[in-house]
Amino acid sequence: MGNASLPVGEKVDAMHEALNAYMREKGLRSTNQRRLVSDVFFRTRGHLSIDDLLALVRKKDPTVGYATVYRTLKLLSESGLAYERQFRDGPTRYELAHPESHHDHLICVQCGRIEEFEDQAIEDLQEQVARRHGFAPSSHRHELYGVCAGCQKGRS
Amino acid sequence: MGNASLPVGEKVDAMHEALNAYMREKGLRSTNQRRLVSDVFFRTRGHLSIDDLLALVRKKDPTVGYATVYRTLKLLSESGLAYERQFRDGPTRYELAHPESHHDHLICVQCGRIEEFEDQAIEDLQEQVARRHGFAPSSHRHELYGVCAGCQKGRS
DNA sequence: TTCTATGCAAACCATTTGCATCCAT
DNA sequence: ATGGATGCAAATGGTTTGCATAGAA
Repeated sequence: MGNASLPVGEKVDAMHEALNAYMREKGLRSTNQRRLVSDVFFRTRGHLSIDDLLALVRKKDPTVGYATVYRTLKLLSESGLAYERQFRDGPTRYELAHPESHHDHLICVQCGRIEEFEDQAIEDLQEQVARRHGFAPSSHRHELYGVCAGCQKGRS
Repeated sequence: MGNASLPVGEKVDAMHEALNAYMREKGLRSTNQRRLVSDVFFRTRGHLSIDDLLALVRKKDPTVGYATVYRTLKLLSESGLAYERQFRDGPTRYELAHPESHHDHLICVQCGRIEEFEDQAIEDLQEQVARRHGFAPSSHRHELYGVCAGCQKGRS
């Protein structure tokens, strides 16, 4: 599975590396804020809103502004290190890119928990649907909403 | 195929009927605006934004306000006669409910064309994915983005 | 008459941008 | 010293709501 077993620290280093390469290529600058915001993002798993990430970042530097987090996440998306996700409600969320494996999401309508799933059979069928309609497919959005196991057991 | 072959006029009448029943039940009032907005909606196929529908309505009565269309579409959704759709960009769109058959969407990223698809195999697989994750599924969103046949041929 | 519906304008809220200043190069 | 980056505040854009008035029951 590629570098799936690299120690976390090395993964984070590799991501900083990739970001630096992208910024160099584009003539962008490496600033304290960009390093901090991206570092916190790289080390946090999950699907974070801008406010989520801003709160984490401000624990280390309370002077960072909302717009900087916003712009840094845009930068991470453009460079391929983050995915932007728009679920049914709430703000845009960002997750670390896993370029090796495409996945979609299950969202709990009660507690907001987000799980990921991968299903090649569905991917293949999608492809067929697109072809049947004469579409050249470029991307898709597939979200399943329901009540997660935990919420069904009563713990909300 | 149920009443799929009913003349259009009868379908529209049936929808007005259903709306009236819903309003009566909820103690809501039948107004000129509601009748006009819902009538135009019932007679127009496609995926309409509030502005789309407002423009059509104002051809018949230029005094109708945006908020009335907004609130009438909410009412139609609540009563089950319309579905609310949030595609990737742009405003919320509304389509006539077809309660007999669930469908999802293909959206052209170039011209915005929206087509519908139905695929029971995908529905079944989704169900299995949810079960595998311990979710009690309630709904989903499945959108395929790509370039439609027309745009591929060069007519944009 | 009573109380909901309408239309307008304003509030909302997440997102995006303009701009003076800061700072990496 | 240059020109991109930051933080603030303001603009944006779709959605939603408060309120005075109109109108259905």
